[in-house]
Amino acid sequence: MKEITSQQQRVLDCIQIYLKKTGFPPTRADICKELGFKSPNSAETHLRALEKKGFISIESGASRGISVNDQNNSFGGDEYPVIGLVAAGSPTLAEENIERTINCPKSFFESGFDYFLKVRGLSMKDAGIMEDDLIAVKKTTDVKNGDIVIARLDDEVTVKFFNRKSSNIVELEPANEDFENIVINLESEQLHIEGKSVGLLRRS
Amino acid sequence: MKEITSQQQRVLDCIQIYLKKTGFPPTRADICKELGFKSPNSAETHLRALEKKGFISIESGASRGISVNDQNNSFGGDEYPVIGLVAAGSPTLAEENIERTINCPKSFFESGFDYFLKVRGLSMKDAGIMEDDLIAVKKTTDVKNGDIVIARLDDEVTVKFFNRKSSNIVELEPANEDFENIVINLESEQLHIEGKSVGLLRRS
DNA sequence: TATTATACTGTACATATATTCAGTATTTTT
DNA sequence: AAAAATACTGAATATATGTACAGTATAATA
Repeated sequence: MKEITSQQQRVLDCIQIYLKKTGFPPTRADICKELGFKSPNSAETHLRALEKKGFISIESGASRGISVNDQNNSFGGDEYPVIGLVAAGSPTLAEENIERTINCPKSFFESGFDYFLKVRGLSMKDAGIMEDDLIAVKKTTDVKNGDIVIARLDDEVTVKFFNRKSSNIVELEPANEDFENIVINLESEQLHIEGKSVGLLRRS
Repeated sequence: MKEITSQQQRVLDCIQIYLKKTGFPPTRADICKELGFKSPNSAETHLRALEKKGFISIESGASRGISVNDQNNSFGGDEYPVIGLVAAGSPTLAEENIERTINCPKSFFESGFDYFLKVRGLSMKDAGIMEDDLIAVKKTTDVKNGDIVIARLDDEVTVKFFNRKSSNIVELEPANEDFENIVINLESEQLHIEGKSVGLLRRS
């Protein structure tokens, strides 16, 4: 993504504000009116520059055929799947069972995320994660000690604090006195990190 | 809002899907193409019916000038304020200090909500409410026993479980052993219910 | 029973709109 | 120093698009 000029930023802002106000994109003339340009070609050239730099897309020939590209679009959202999790049992992420989807802005959780995981059980209650909460999960294997990770051990999916003790030993720590740490020797057992928690959503 | 017919629902769905896919509303011809109509007037009459029933708005003369009215728009969002709360101290909702805003779909929390409240302290930790969590607050005085309420006592704002003991006695109960119940005699003390929690958002 | 709403096809047309071409001027990059 | 990008005005035009008019038919309502 190339650098945006201040005038191009004004045009981009104008498009987003117009979209939010009316529900549909502006015409070249609308942009001129908003920003004080006297020729529709002023808007046109700015639009083409914004398109070239990747900030917007323009559908050729279509009136008002402007769309703001996702990464620049603080408005608008996407459908994210909600995946169920049973604390101890068969369902794994492999047989991803999408209960439903939730419409949510892309940038809702800081580093982006891939899906919601519905929590079963209270093993993380002292971390403020309760039954039926939805954890925003980012798919990654890049996890640090202290991260809340979604891990798969055999066919069981679990949410725990991640703690690497040594190159071969990983501990998965619950946030509840009633549960025990899970110690995994990577030489003898398989541990698959599905991702990590980047947020939480509760609807009561 | 009058009843919608199945064909009109198809047209409304078509508009929303088109909007999501392209970022701008469809033309009459686009709707015809999607739904198999052979005359643009088929789309036109459906649009006018949807407008009359309040599901959409149409900007006269403007191409693609269709906007889906908010209450029917599961997509799109709004800016909601985030208000800071100090567990014990001066800031009240009266001097509403908006830290920032969050863009979030209107229907994100079931019964609708008015603002986010940033939590200070751990008095509700056993209810899964941690420091810096954002509580989705719906402004209402209609609260039941067991609801998590945002209450104002003198100049202090607090988040607690609501429990009406008798017509004059209300208890505000924390979810943390280290905190004590707050017993309020409505005859001698003033209790103002700002609203209740309808959800929670955590970004980590 | 008459009227209104729904649900279409098909044609026509004024205008809303994208887009091209011709200029001018300043700034930035090569 | 030349070329390219930025930042405009102004006019012209093909076409994309809303919208009105003329029909046909069925179901719901008064």
